[in-house]
Amino acid sequence: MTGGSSPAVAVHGQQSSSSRSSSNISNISSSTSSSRSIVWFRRDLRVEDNPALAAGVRSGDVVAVFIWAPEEEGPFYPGRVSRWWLSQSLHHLDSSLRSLGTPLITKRSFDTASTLIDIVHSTGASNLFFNHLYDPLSLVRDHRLKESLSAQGVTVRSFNADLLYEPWEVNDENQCPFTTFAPFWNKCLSMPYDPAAPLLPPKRISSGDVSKCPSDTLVFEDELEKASNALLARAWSPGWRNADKALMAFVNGPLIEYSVNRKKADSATTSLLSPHLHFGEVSVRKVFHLVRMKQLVWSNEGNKAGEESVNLFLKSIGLREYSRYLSFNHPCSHERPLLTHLRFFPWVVDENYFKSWRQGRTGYPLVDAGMRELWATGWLHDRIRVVVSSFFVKVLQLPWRWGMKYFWDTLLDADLESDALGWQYISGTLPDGRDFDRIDNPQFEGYKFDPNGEYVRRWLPELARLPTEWIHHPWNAPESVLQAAGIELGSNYPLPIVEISAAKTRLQEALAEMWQLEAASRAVMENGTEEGLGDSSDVPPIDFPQETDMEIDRERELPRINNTAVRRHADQMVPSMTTISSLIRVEEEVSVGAGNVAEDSRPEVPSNINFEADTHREVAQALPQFNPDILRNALHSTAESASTWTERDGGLVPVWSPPPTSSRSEHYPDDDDPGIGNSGYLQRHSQSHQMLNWRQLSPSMRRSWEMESTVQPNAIG
DNA sequence: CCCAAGTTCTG
DNA sequence: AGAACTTGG
Repeated sequence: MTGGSSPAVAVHGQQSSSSRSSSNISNISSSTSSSRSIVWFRRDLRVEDNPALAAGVRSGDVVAVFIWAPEEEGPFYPGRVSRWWLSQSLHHLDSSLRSLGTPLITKRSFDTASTLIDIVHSTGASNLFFNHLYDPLSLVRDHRLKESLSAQGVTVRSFNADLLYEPWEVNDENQCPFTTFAPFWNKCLSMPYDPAAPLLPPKRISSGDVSKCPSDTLVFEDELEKASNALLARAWSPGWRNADKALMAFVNGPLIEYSVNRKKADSATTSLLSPHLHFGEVSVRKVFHLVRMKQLVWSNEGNKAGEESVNLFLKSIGLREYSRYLSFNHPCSHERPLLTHLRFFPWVVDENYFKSWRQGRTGYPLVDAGMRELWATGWLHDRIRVVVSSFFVKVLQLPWRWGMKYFWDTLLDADLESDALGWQYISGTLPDGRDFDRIDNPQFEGYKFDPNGEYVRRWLPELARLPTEWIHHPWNAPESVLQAAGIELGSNYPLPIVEISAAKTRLQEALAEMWQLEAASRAVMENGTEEGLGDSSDVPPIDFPQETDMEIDRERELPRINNTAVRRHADQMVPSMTTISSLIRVEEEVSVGAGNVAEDSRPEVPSNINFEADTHREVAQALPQFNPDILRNALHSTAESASTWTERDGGLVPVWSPPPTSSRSEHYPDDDDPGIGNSGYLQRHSQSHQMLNWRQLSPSMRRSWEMESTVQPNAIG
């Protein structure tokens, strides 16, 4: 790869006109008129407004490819429902592509890069086109891929298909990335140029020669999962045409009422577009332009509510944009609090709490109803997501990454960037997140979002006969009322596992402890003692910032790559975090209790609901293995009951192991067993996906990390 | 016109 | 929880 064409070009202070051309295809017309291109589909499963596909069609013959290499996702192996969606969507895409002239070639792989190279060779292609992704893994993988394929003489181009604006296009007046949402979104809405107009689907695709490049049959579900998945098809229709229908239905229907309806937990007044958007079945730019046109119309009609509805809906699109923006600028945001002092928060490490939450047996009806709905359907209204996750973090004080992982495994629209943003927001680990010491009371939220208790009754049949007056706080109901409703608290419906008032006290204590640890760590930092402090030395010391300072990611300290070069086409920009942060993960939390999950993860799904009880297998596969012994060893409080374990998360050693073949694994994840399912990936990427404890690092490594993570750029904020 | 109480919103 | 905003006396 020659110096001049580095694909990773930092563009800062560099402008709109060139950025703009990057997101449409006008700059590609100079490509030779009949070369053969691989169009690599990922989470852009559509033929409409797909810049990579359009580029391929323009430059000649097209080989359309999808590669299934889930092991590369490490702990974020897609959950069952998410895999179901993907399989449906791929079928849909394949038939669309076929009708245009070429099939979708599907490949099973354990190494995307080498599979792509094989495909290039077997098809004689000279170009590779794909659309950008912004999760940490893809940023690094795609960057490397670009380098290695370019070195082999393949022309690699990548495009923006997922965002209104690329992350590097949206900066504040000092050309620095925003650190809060509101100004970010205002800027997006007032950019000097509009998001690119959507491209039409190609009329016809000239197929490359795929005779030497047969498809693999991809398996996304096993027999047991099939039964559960069959029910999903009743409620959802994956695929880009269906996505388009859903969009139209929403825009011409519920959108206008969005601002008034959004409060109700129950109503189907949301767009239901998120899974479609996650897989790129519909283009956000199309959504944006369409919705904006509606707004113009309503605005002219003086329909204030309609106008406001569009603003609110667009804001949720904006949050999705922001999640990518955040992930791009802070590639660790899916696993580390962005507000550094929160790393010292003493999370409650209690698997029983976690289990009660998963099963919808916390004793708070709104929370429990939400968790049962999530399990049964893979779906939750955004409001309820906030309720259950806020309960998780603030009342149970479990580490948010556990909750995020569970969402990842169970949500139909599981999306790493969006979910990381959501959990960080709820956890108060963002500069503009909720106040950390704010505890929402599920009882009051219940009457707010579900005033008549219908939602609760639907998902908690055991409470169905309880009058509305008590539906959100059965623990206060008179015995006679409970009896009449057939409820025996503590037996067929639990008492609250944690009282709100107790949670408040505990939260205050935990916060005090957090500040103490933080201060101690700072002191250690200052006098250079390394080992004095036990656990708190596990967390990178920080130069204590103002409340709103974000974590300083490594890329800010490292020299920018090639600041001066002009970015060509739409080269994928890669934050320069690849070296250190992917080598080392300072882990705050242990992995979720998969052994536990595997054994007994199934909440009792209400029997009047038409969803079959699920099997635990997919959860077991999706979750990283966590051996409780490791946890116990790491904690000193063995004598106490599980529910009183609290320990700074940094003191625990998180280790991910390959998915088990059996549902139960006694196997210590950090020994050298290469394991089964994940072995390919873990072996090849041992540095980037081995989870290391801070203590395990060599002192010199540690020092360099500490130095880097404490440098304060003044540019932020 | 003011004040208090109530309501809504917060990414 | 707290600010900002609305409502009604």
